[in-house]
Amino acid sequence: MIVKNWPPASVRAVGVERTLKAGEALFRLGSRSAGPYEVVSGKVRLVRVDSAGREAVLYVAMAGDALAESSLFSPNYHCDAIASTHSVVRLYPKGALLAEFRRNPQIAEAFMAMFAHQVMSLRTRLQLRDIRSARERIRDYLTLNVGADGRTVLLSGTLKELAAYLGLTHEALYRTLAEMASDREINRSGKKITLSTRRK
Amino acid sequence: MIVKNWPPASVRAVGVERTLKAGEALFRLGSRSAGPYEVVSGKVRLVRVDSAGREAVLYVAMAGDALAESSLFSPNYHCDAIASTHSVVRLYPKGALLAEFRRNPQIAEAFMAMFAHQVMSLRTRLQLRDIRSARERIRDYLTLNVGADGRTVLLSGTLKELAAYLGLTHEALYRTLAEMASDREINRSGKKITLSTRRK
DNA sequence: CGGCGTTTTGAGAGAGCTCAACATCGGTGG
DNA sequence: CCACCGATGTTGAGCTCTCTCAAAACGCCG
Repeated sequence: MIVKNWPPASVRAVGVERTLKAGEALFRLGSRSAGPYEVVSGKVRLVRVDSAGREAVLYVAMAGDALAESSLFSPNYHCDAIASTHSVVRLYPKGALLAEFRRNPQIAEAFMAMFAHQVMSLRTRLQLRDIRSARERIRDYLTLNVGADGRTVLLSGTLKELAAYLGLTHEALYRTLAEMASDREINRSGKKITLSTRRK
Repeated sequence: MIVKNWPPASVRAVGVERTLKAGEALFRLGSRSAGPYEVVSGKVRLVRVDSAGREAVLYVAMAGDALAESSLFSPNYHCDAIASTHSVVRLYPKGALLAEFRRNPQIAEAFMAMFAHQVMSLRTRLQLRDIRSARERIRDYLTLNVGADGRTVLLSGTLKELAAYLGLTHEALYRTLAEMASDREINRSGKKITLSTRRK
């Protein structure tokens, strides 16, 4: 979801698919790392378990997401990966990837660019979460995502998805959008939101 | 703060320092990108401004943080960078960096590894923010940061810093830690927190 | 037409935020 | 050596805002 076209075509070929039943482990903490994966379908969670048996979630990878990218540079995995539902994953063997990088610096650069973009977008998202007020948070999100005209935002997914992205309940999002509209701060028409140019 | 030893020694040499007064812009949206920066001292914020003049913060870089990493792969900057206080920054010209990558694939790999780790740690942090309850959030943080023995966490900074990292007010953090201690869920002694092995 | 997921609005409760006071600790200078 | 100072750490009380639970309207697809 974060980044599309993850593997360039030239490396996609080396991918190896594997099927997981719900609850099945893809790898465990400490096991030798084969390389990063891509979730083709289903849902895989990365977790760490403490000595009291409590499970803390690091990340939930959905269809299209990459997972364990940094296993490229590490001899073993540093957490457990467990399929939450019946899932299909694709392994990109790290040897093949690294060899490809050395052979073709362009590919390496493209990968680095992808990581750099992910870092930026994650930092931006985190910054958003530091804003307590729902209204401010939504306002900032809109400002950050305006199109070329500087005041129109085109929503890509559903509002529920946006709510999850923003870290709000969907109810809070609906309500706040409604308020902002009735205050003339924004204008809604379908999947398009336009910010009012008049300042507060 | 996120990652130390950012530039490998061999590229640190090419850095160029610059001083900024409070409020001074380092670069503007659309201006030609020279390369990524490191904040040596002070505080620089990356912001985007909408047509109504509202400023939304993408990221706040403190001393030691890198900023505009992805300018390496982009012809121009995609936001404004403004010094919040009197600051010193160091520019790493992108031409020099990219050349170094091609000359020395090891350096390129090290950079990629650093990005990959940042992505992981940011995703983990974001996942933490999805947990509403302060107590659960703290519990997860502790579980994710236990030392080799699987049940002891050594706090690196102040509790206030931890509160900011977790997205809680420091009061909420103090109180919840106190509660957890009185419930015998954790044990505190100075900068060390030990999780109780007994499960809930 | 019938079902399922999204969107929307209502009402209530609780968790964390805010404001405030005080304790504690480390450093600094007289 | 002690008084002072600032920052961190701690606890109290009240309040707001968002979450939670609920129900209904809407839109889409078979």
